[in-house]
Amino acid sequence: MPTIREVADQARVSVATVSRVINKSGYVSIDLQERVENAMRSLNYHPSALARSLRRQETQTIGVLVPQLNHPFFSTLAYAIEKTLFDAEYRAFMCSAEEDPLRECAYIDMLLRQRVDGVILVPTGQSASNLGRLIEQGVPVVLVDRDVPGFNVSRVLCNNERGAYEATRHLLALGHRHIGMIGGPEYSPPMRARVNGVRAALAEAGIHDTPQVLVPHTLYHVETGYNAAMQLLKAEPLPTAIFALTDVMAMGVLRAANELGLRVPEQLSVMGFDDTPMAAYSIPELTTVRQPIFEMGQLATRVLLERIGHAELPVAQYMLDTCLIERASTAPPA
Amino acid sequence: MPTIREVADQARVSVATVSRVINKSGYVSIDLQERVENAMRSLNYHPSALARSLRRQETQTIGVLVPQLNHPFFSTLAYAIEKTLFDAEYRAFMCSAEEDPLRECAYIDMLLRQRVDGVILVPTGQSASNLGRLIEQGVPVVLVDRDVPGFNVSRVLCNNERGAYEATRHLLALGHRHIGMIGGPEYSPPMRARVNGVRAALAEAGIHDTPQVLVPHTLYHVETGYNAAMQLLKAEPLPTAIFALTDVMAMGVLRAANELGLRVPEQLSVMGFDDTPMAAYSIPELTTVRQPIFEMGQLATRVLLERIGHAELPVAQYMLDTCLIERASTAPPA
DNA sequence: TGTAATATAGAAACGGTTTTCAGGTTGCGC
DNA sequence: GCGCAACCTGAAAACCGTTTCTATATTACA
Repeated sequence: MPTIREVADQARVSVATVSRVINKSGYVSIDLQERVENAMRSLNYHPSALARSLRRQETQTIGVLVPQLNHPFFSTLAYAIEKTLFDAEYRAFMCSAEEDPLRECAYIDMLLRQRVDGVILVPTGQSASNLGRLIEQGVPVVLVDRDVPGFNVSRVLCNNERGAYEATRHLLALGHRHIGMIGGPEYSPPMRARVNGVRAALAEAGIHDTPQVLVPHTLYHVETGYNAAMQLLKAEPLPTAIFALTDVMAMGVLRAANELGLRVPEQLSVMGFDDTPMAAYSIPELTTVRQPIFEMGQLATRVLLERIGHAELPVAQYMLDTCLIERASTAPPA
Repeated sequence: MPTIREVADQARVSVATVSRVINKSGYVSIDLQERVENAMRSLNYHPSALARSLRRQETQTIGVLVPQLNHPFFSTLAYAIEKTLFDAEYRAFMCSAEEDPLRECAYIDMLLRQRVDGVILVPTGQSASNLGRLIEQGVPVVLVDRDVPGFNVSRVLCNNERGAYEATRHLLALGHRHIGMIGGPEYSPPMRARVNGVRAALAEAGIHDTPQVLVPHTLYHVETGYNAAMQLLKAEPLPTAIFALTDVMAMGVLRAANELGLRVPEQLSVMGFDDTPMAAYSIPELTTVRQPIFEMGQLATRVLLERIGHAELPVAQYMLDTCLIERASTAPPA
């Protein structure tokens, strides 16, 4: 690959002039500019981002760490982040931690070696030490979706507790009293918040013994929701509604109901959480709690880019609202 | 961030010795090694990948260009690629071209500037010139899913024509004679191959006037399949089966049938293509043509990594087989 | 004529790593 | 105890694109 020196030789100018042309800095006459541009074209020259980054001490590169890349929620988040970064002329190292803290740790080491200008992190499990290492090194970080308490760091989160609370109130308002819940892993703060929201709403209604299944992880398996629903739909008394705390799991609930011959929503109401793209097209269409996934990714990216080069700015913390989306999978109990 | 020089000073050795410890190259005595390792730990040292890459003229970095990141097919592909790269200690610049050749072009320039060691490309539209620029620069490339003819380049493709042919034969064997087809954009070679496969099977059965809709792009919109199905299900005679050439579109067909009160598969058979994770959990479960998505990503990554540093090796070309997955969305016509 | 703005080149410095070379020290066989 | 090989270490140069500093030179205009 040609270097700036070869371009300079070909255009019969100094490297300083080529640099000025590339960066549109300083004074360059029209004809030298053209000669340089012609030389760059004819040599097929592409300035080395490596050398530039080394000299400038910034890479225009961001690390994006999500728990799982082929997941309807996180792939949409990653998509939003990548799109926003591209528009700002930043690049993304995309990392799929697979809900594995050790893997997350290896990724963070990698990102530090790559000298990324910042990190967008959806933490996995015990991430406090991983997050601590980033902050210690002075790398700007934004937490998205999942919080890690105790750090002075930017955050873009959703009000999961309130979303789950209101969704449960919706089921209660429809007349449901036997509401099954399928929750997620303990290590996920949004999951804990949702569980709390559900319990708070039920407790207000005087209901304290909810049938529930808490699955150990949220890796993309519709099966998880299916199995949990099968368990709930065997118990007595049969729940008249099931609140699955992710859409992916709700899909499994729909399947389970279908197999057991339970009509949704006539015999069983099903509620999801997230409003992933598929939720609007399930059969029946899923009533769910919408998280503004794309906006979360976009906002997190903007928050991060604002902080890069402005470490003196205070951290930005956002708690976005969810929104109940009533579709066809919920109805009053029979 | 600390430099190798600071580590050397702290450990009272030369930078060369620190480098030898980091890279486990050459001779280093036990006690110097320990001194260096302690210094690295206490300084929280992370070797600069920038400086290393600049010197070594290799970055251990791959560009991954897919048409759309938040798509069940491509996000699974990206996931498989990222996972395989991580295991080989490579990193991924993830790029979502959004089916836009201009954007793809901008990404390729970026990847050239970043001096990626190779590119995994799912081309978008008129990609011949973009692909040509990569090859001209001597960057190893693997094409995945979509072919661009006329280049001496590695490929990991699926036998789309045969897959579609066999799926259509399956519908014919069930007794269907009025089979609607929902195809994809002209620019996508797999789509053209699938359309050809369907037509070949129908022609063999003496059927030449298939009702069909060819949508202009495959950006992730279940809606596309929904609208196309609505169009097909208004025509006379009503098709007894619809073959949607992607699962995402097939989901839209299921929705449309549901809204029109058509029972699947009793009154309408629906067939998809891809076997994305959701296909096994739709209602009813979708009969589809399985592409080994994960294996494609894995294989493409391995093929690329083998070629990096071994430009003398011949290109590797794979044509993987599809597999018909019979589930519950197809049956003999009423 | 003087001053300011414009225009260009040469050379040095920067950043972290790796390699080369050159000079050391052991250890072992004979 | 000599020679040779293996082991160990450091100094210095090289890698590459950008920036910056200095040094000229030209043009424009007051």
